[in-house]
Amino acid sequence: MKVLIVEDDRILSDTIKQCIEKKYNVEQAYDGYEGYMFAKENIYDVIILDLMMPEMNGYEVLSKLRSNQILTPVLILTAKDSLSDKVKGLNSGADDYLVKPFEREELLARLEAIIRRNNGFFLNNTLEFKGLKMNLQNRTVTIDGKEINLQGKQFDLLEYLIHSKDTIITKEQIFDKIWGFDSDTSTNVVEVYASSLRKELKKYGYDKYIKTLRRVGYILSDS
Amino acid sequence: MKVLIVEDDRILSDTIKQCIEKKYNVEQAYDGYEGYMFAKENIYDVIILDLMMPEMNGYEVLSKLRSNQILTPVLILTAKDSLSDKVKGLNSGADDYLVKPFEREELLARLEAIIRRNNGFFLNNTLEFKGLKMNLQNRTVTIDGKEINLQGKQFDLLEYLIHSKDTIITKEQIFDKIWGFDSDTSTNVVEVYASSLRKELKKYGYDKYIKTLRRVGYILSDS
DNA sequence: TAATAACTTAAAAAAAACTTAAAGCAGGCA
DNA sequence: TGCCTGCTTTAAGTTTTTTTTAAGTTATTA
Repeated sequence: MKVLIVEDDRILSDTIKQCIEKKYNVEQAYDGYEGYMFAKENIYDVIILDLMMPEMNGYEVLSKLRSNQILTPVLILTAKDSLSDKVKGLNSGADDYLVKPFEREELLARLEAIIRRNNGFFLNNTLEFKGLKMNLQNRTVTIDGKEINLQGKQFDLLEYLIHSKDTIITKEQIFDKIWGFDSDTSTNVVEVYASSLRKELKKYGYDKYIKTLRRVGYILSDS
Repeated sequence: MKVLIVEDDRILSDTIKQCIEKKYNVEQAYDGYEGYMFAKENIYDVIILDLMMPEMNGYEVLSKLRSNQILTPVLILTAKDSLSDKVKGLNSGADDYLVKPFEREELLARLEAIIRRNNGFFLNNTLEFKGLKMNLQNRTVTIDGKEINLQGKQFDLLEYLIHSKDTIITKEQIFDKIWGFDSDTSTNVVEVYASSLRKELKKYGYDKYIKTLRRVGYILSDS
């Protein structure tokens, strides 16, 4: 297991290294630019990324990685614990968030969680539900091999549903996840997209798996 | 002209890069395994290969490449200048040898010599896609034998597309590859070149193979 | 059945991608 | 040097596609 620490404070970087070097093979980068260059090689299992750095900040590194199709899980590290930073980080594709200062145990726990969660999800990069396959890389969907076309937010919604299949998700959760909690769009869009997604899936008889739980939310389940 | 530097000492690697990046398009790998993977999957004009590396040493990389019919010229780089090492390197199929530390001038001279020497022998310098042939050596393109004219960046773009055919490449990947990730040009140039390349290829009915994946990127595919 | 929640639809707005043409720039040559 | 040539970049306008809004319809439940 290889971990890359991208942190400009060398003392903190070394501290983190000491925390985790028993269990992981650690490499260090000391600014955003260097971090990006290392991470681009795509050989790490997790990247621990500080937000505040000279040259290129954490957000920039992260969004640059994601737009270059490098999907290595990222644990964001920051001194700020304001909600907006959290959202910003998660929106740019981070997997988890840790606020400085933090406990050794918590760091280790989060790392393990990320690795566990991403095993088989991020790495193979596809989601499946009863013969319906979503390729997250190229955002295509097939049902029994036949390609179906879902536009941006339709795709996002289906992804979220499959990702949390058999558990109830509220409209607010969907909204926060796809539109961002600070979006000023009306939550009616969730219904609009639920509707259009069902309409599309109906052609293949898959609309029936998306159930509405009145006053609660939605659930995707195969019963 | 593309050069791959396979060197585990990052500082030295960057120094070499600085020496030659005026004249060559440089990529870096930081261990033998990675170097081998890069060399196997990409097309370089020369590989600069360090002998002493973790994971897989230079000899192993070289002989593995040669036994996989990858005949890219290799310039071996090493701190040792014992004769036996030289012989060993040249026996495993290296084209030249350079002893650390070395002068910038010498490095450049050797690179040029290798490239000159290999001009014409080098088999790995064409790309093909459905009857369209790209000669990377003299940067010409033919479709069913008929020559078509592509200017610099148009050529680069088509090369990258064919080179990654059937896989999606994002606009950012194209931008980073052709313009360099630190270029301050706007990414709209990618669209401009996609447009002009399609326009050129349209004369031969080849524009339809370049598909746009909205919010994702482009893909070259024959379906 | 009244009230509320969810659904559907289509038009308007916004965003993304495409195209074009002019301006910029560098290398070659008189 | 200064002009020409040809490629590259910029920027504005156009087209295409997606997203949002908003109003009307349908379904559910107390």
